[in-house]
Amino acid sequence: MIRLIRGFRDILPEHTGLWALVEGVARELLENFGFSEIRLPVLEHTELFARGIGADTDIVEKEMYTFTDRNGDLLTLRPEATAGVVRSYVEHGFCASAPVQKLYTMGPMFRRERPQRGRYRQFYQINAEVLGVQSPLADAQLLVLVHEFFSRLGVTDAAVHVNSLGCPNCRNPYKEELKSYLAAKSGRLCQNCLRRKETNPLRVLDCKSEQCAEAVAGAPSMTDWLCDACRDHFAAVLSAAESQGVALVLDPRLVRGLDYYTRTTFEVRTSALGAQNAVAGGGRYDGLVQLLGGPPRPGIGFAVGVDRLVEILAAQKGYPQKCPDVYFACLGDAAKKAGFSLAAGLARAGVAAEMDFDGAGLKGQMKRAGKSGARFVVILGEDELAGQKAQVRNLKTKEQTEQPMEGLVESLARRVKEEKDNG
RNA sequence: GUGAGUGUAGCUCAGCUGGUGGUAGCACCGGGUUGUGGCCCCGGAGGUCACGGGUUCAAGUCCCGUCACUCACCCCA
Repeated sequence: MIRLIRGFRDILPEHTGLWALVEGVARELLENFGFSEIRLPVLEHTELFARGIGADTDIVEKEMYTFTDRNGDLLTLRPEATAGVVRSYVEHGFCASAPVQKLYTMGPMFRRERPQRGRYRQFYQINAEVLGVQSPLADAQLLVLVHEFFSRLGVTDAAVHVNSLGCPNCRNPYKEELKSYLAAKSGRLCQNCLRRKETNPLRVLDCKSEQCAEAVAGAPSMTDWLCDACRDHFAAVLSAAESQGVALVLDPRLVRGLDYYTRTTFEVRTSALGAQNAVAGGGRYDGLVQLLGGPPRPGIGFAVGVDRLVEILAAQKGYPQKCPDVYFACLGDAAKKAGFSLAAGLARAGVAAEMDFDGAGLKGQMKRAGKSGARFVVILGEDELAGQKAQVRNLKTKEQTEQPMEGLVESLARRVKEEKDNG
């Protein structure tokens, strides 16, 4: 038997309904907030990610699916979407012709990490990016959008954590301050943090080890080191988002792994997922467009981890069940043909209709009809064909009536609609 | 990449200190009802006990290796 590649998975029909629901809510909301869809390739030149994400991040160092194409090009399956969106923005000249772009995209990303709960090697993200806007209202709009998205889906324990990482002007002095603080505490840091305090001191702030958390409790906070411009920006983001009822958790320990983040950074967390508690994350990346060969243009965006979100929703509410409105149980070849044509007519009329193709007995077909969750069964056999009347049975109420086959599509469509209106 | 735990029917799992694979539950198929579902009753089908080696008279059970899954670390959505 040929099996799945490790870390990859099939999303089976019983689950795709929830995926479609999540994507549908996202799409509608994003469109209403003025975003336009952009569809991008899954494969890009490796250099895009090496430059965009940062050559010495873990993603680029050891987690990318990278291979050499037949002509020698070094290609990579995208580990995240932002770099590709920005590449497209620059490549198509939007920087000059239409610098303000609000874009969204959804699809698979790839990272070669060790799989565990909520983490797969092919995973799905919904991404939204605002390019060319400096205003804190852009940051706030994304927070409002994210908040609305989760509440519309009914995720109960999602909390939006937010922080500002400042700009290079204020972050670099802060980093130095933090480094010297950490140096003084180095005796109490865990192995990882001893290494990290040099390479990526901000990361020490959100180390999960208890001793590090204690050691870092009195550490200087980035928000105290923000320059005037960054401080004003952050304050404006918070007040605009809060004016729309978005509950924010100010979290000076919130740090993001990717090099390109500046200023506003945020993450949606939930307790429902074990160690993988982030279900969405994002932030401002004012240097990225330029880093990828464009003129200086600000940007901000976020990504929702769809795999994780679906898992949370499934745990809270289960997967929605899909059932046909009408199920045809037909006995004999002539009745099969009649049922085939009626089922097709109903499907064309917008009614979910299913028929039993096989020649099982009536009992078997009724059983399958019941199992399918259909509201109505239409029974067609020799007697019905002879009289040109079908038996229509409501599986919930057990009412069964005879209906003329003439006009059956219309009458069934009407009854289905009534049933649905009555709940 | 590191650590720990699991691997028996399509799914969930029994299987004791080694001694013939479970009338186990769910799901599936058929029958009880020549043409009426869910409940009930009866029957059926389904397995290289993850794979490979070793110990033994004898291995699902013990040992080693491989692979996969799970959880966690690392990192991240």
